[in-house]
Amino acid sequence: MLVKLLPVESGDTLIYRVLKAAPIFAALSDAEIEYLTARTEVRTYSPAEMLFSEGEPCTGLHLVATGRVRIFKSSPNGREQVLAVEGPGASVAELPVFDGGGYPASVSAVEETKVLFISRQDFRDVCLEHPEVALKVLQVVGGRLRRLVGIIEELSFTTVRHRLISWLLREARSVGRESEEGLVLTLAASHQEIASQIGTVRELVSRNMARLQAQSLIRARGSEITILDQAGLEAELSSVV
Amino acid sequence: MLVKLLPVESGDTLIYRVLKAAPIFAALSDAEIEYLTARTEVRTYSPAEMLFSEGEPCTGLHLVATGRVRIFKSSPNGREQVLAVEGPGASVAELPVFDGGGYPASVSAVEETKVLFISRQDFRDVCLEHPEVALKVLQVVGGRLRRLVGIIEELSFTTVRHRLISWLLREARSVGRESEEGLVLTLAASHQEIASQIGTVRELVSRNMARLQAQSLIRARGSEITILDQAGLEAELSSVV
DNA sequence: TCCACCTCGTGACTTAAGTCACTGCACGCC
DNA sequence: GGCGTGCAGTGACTTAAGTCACGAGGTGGA
Repeated sequence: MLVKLLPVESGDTLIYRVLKAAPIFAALSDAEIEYLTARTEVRTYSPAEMLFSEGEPCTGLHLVATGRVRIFKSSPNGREQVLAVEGPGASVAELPVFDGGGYPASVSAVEETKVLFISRQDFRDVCLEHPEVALKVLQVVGGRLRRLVGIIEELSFTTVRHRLISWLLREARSVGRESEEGLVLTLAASHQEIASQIGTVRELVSRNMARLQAQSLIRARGSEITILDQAGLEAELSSVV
Repeated sequence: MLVKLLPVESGDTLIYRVLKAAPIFAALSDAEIEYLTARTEVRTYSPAEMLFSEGEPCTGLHLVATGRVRIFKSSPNGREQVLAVEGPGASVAELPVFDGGGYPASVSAVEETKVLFISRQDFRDVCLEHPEVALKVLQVVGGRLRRLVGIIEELSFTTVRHRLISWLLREARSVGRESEEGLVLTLAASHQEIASQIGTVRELVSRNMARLQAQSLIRARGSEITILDQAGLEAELSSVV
């Protein structure tokens, strides 16, 4: 991890631009952003490098500037369950800043990633002075909580096949491109990573992928996946059983 | 559901006492509590009655005064997954108040329960005027988030047996009483309810309970459960399969 | 008192999930 | 070119989870 302590100029640095654009700080004036800029640290991580591990004491707020990070829990026998993948503008670990406990999960960089770090005290001060920031944090946390509830729902009510389909559709909608055969998706994640995200193991992802292909619902050519029958897949998600 | 609109006197009503004692409003002065008291509604629910259902628009904050409520998701095929059971002093649905969305889960009363209801606008106003309240909400929400992450962890890494053991120990620690044979616990929940809390079905709770008894780890006499070998149970929780 | 209703226990079975082991392939590197 | 390494596919198997069906107690009304 690389730490850059002070920005050379504060007018147009990466820090300033990211803070300014972060939804969480929308309520702050330019002067206040400048103030925060001076007290923010940039950290650079290489792919798979850990930002922090579950249980460590929480020292401050992390804000993704560029790249992506994954938030996950890991089990003693080596399995991982991904809770979220966050990209630029997203804040990570807003909550432990307030409740004083350690980090509830671990976070690592997916790719080359730059993260802004604001100390716990600075962030709390900002929230106390600007209640709108606190409300915004609550809003962000609301979304996070909803996603966690969604994961619980999927884990306790659905099958691996169901979760894989729902993962594929979500992914296709967010990064897929149209073609005359259907949405085309280039997988950035390995089967292992998909497995961690949907709460299962590599082999089952592989098998279910093969089965979806055998049923002509998708076509997989290496890391290129074409959603051949989006309606059919969606139907399966909503059907009971 | 029974709604009582205005308290007769505000000096020592149930409402005032509950608001005053609620951790979430610890930062408010007496005058402010009085103010809120006048704008709070008491709602009374009978066992199993719904406070609201998942997806409904969120109209305000609920604060449990007496009794208990359960927060849960339900699946199309009738299964339920309990996310939390909250007793007096706890707030419910703090978050949707802020992010504008509908309720992420349903809530019903476990037993005869009185709930204070504060409108969305009133609560937001209080948070804006008293940032400490917002920080307190963040702290409460932090705890909630941790518990959700815990559920996800259990669901994706552990077996039904493991979850049942962990449920029993948690329950025993919170409401169990000592005896020379070990902690004794009187079950308030049916097997069906336990199943919903640990994410499985009635039959598996029944079977696993029987198996724990056969192994002399617990003894069940009707709704009386004795933890015979606490150490043994705990060991199983931490052992890697 | 008897019936309706709910909860529990359990046997027998089906199926989803996970494990193990091995193969083949592609890519990058010396 | 050859080799190591990581990822993907798959067969064979084990085991946990869930389903279905049924019978036994218990409780509380009518």
